[in-house]
Amino acid sequence: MTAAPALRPKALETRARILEAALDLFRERGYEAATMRAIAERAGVSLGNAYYYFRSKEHLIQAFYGRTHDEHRTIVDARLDEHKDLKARLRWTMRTKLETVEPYHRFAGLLFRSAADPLSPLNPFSAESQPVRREATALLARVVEGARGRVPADLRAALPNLLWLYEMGIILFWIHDPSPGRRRTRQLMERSVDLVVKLIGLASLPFMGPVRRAALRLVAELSEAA
Amino acid sequence: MTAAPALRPKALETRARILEAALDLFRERGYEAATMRAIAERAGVSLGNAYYYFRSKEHLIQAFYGRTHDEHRTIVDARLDEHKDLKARLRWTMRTKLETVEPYHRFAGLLFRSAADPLSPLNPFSAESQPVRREATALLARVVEGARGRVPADLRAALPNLLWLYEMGIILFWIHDPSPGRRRTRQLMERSVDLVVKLIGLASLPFMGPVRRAALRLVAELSEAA
DNA sequence: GGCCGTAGTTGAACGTGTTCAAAACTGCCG
DNA sequence: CGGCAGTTTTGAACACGTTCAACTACGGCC
Repeated sequence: MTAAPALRPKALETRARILEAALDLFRERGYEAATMRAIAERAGVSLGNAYYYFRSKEHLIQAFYGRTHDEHRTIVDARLDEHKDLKARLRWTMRTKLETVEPYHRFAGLLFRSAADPLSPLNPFSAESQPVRREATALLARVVEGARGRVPADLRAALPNLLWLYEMGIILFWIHDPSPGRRRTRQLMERSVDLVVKLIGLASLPFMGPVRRAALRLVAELSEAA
Repeated sequence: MTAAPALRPKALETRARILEAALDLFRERGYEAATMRAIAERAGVSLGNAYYYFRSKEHLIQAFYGRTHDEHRTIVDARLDEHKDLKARLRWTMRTKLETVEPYHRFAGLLFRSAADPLSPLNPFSAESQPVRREATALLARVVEGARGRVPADLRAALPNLLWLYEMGIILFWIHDPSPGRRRTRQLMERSVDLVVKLIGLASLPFMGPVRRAALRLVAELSEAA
């Protein structure tokens, strides 16, 4: 992922030290203030060395994506099956997601600054993001699979990707949210989970077939293009 | 808009020269290659002087937003009322939008790089973007107003904002679209306009009242927060 | 006309992300 | 042990966006 052709143990440790220093500084000072020079210094390493392990500052952040996702997955899986219907499962997933990323809110705004840049590795649709994206949709697939209630097969198949987009949307709001403790985001999340589940119910009605298929075809094209 | 307390004629001309040079360079070389130094040089002006008129490179781009919007509005208005139903009006609007921005595709990717950055003036939700955003939704309001067919009042009122979000989505896709002449975007646009109008029809059905209101309330909160 | 304050303009300087040629280190083969 | 090919590390250098103290040119007032 980071062009790593079998690093020696010592190199691995250096790499880890740099990543750790970066995450610390991101958390403490935000994205801009965490300069590559500061990161290198805290890691006890030269500037150029940081670039030996991470092609750019943004690649360093790619590692952050992976880190928080892993953390999230662990927490979700631990108690996912205590929740039976889709609404409860989705709510549990989204709630823990917000808790997982919360410590990084200060720097997340600038972290995600490149989210819309097609050339940036940070773009959620970019090749570099693919592994994390795959895992995230896999998690959402599990959320859907285990839920009771019947959903048409075509919609069910597309749901992980759709829910991932929904998750991205919530995160986008979270980034912008200036309210204390991100109260508004949590509120928005609770209500929108409700609505999303309601819409899934609606789209599952028999006479919705044609519109649903048209919508799904469009979505399929979209994700194929990315 | 650009903190301009009554510029003298000569100053106005300098400002215009800088903006013109910037737009030229953006078109010719893309965003990154159009350095502030190059812009200043082409405008026959010192580097510092460019910053006297535009607080930052991104503010320079804000002017681009305004420029293309004005152009778009003129084209749309010229023939908007030849189209009677909502689908035709919306399609006409979106089609001309894509044509208007097409010359800038090369640099648009990096132009919109900060679209997701809450602190950037380029963020469509930012205070700096408000004037353009207002005008854009006003245009979409005209698109909706003049259309025949009945749409519930609550939905009708929210439609300009919703359609603006839809437009942003299409633009986002356009930015990423590597297909020749942005063929895929045009295709996506045609189909999604269809779907959007269908969905508006669906949401207008009597028994959709509760869900529609829940959805609109959510959207209202969203835009209030921004 | 001469002066003064403001509008307009300059370019050197700063800190940033990033690159690169060269140095230092490491493990291995003779 | 001696050298050699890799891997790892270094820090100077580059171009960029941005800032700022200093300079110049203009327009109104006495």
